[in-house]
Amino acid sequence: MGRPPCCDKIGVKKGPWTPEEDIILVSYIQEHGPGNWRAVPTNTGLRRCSKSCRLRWTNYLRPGIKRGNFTEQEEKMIIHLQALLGNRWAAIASYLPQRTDNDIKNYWNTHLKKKLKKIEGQNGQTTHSQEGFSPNNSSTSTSSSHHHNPNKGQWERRLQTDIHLAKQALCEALSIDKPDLKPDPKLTRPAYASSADNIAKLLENWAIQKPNSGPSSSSTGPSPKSPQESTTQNSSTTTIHTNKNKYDCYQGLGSLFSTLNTKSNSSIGTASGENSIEVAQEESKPIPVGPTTTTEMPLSLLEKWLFEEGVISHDHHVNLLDMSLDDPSVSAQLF
DNA sequence: AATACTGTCAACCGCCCCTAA
DNA sequence: CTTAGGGGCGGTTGACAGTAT
Repeated sequence: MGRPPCCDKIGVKKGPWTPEEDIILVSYIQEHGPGNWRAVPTNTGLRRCSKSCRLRWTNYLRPGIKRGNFTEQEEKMIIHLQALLGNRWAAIASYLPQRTDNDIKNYWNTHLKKKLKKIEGQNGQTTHSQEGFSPNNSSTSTSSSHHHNPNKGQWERRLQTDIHLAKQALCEALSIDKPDLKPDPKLTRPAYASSADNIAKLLENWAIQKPNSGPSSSSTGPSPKSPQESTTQNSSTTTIHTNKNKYDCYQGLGSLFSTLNTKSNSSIGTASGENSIEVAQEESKPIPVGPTTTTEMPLSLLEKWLFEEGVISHDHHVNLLDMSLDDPSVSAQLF
């Protein structure tokens, strides 16, 4: 028979996460590593569904996440990747380190769609961007969110297609914006980006200021407004550009991280602990983390693989970042 | 100043695939 | 082989913030 039931839906809390809940979740993952989400509510006492915990972690708390302020480069990549992959945000996110699928999806829906429409209107032409376009016309959503496995058959092929297509998109996007283009270390896709300290930033000082702002009881079931209300201290602004109050309340978890770091060997999110996350990842066995982490492999690896597959020649690898689709030889390789 | 409208985004929902039992 | 839960994904919603009237 199957497994025991997931999460009893009775008494499961919904709505915005409180700082307290976040801290509980983060500290639990700190110790046990991500994964086995079903156990998280039970072991932490969080009255949250396991899915909710996973989502909160992967989309918000996970170190290495960059939020807001999409660069032009990122925009272009998203546009191109969306045109090629369709609304498969997880696949797209796997090519944008530091960005979550949810973030990209939101950004697409709120900014890029309009932008493209505008551009289309101006040019009187259709761009390659087609909403909802999916080359494979498939409703599945698993492809690039999984490790590639030579024996996986169907979706392994699809993954290859994805990578091929994404590669094209990348080349195209990169070629558009050469001046900006350096061999950006970000594009080498670290397991977690340097924004591990982003969380620390978000949480910085929260612990200190918390006593002043009575919402500490919010874990007992605040009104939907409470997360914001609880955070209206005039603390320094973070790099996050929206919902500042919301984010302010997290200032200070950096110190929590530090504390936790001394407790366990793994170290998430110490303001300077850029690589520390990887340690945490290695130590925590249930690796499957989130959409953007499970498949994160350095582009160089991807490229290697592609080269082995003969998708792209080594000659072009050298100039990958410089090549343009205007170059007939490159186009020939790609299309 | 008050109200209406619009934009943003965190979180939820429901579906699908994989896999443990 | 069958069943059902876990996890991942894309779509959608609703609350809040900002802007316009």
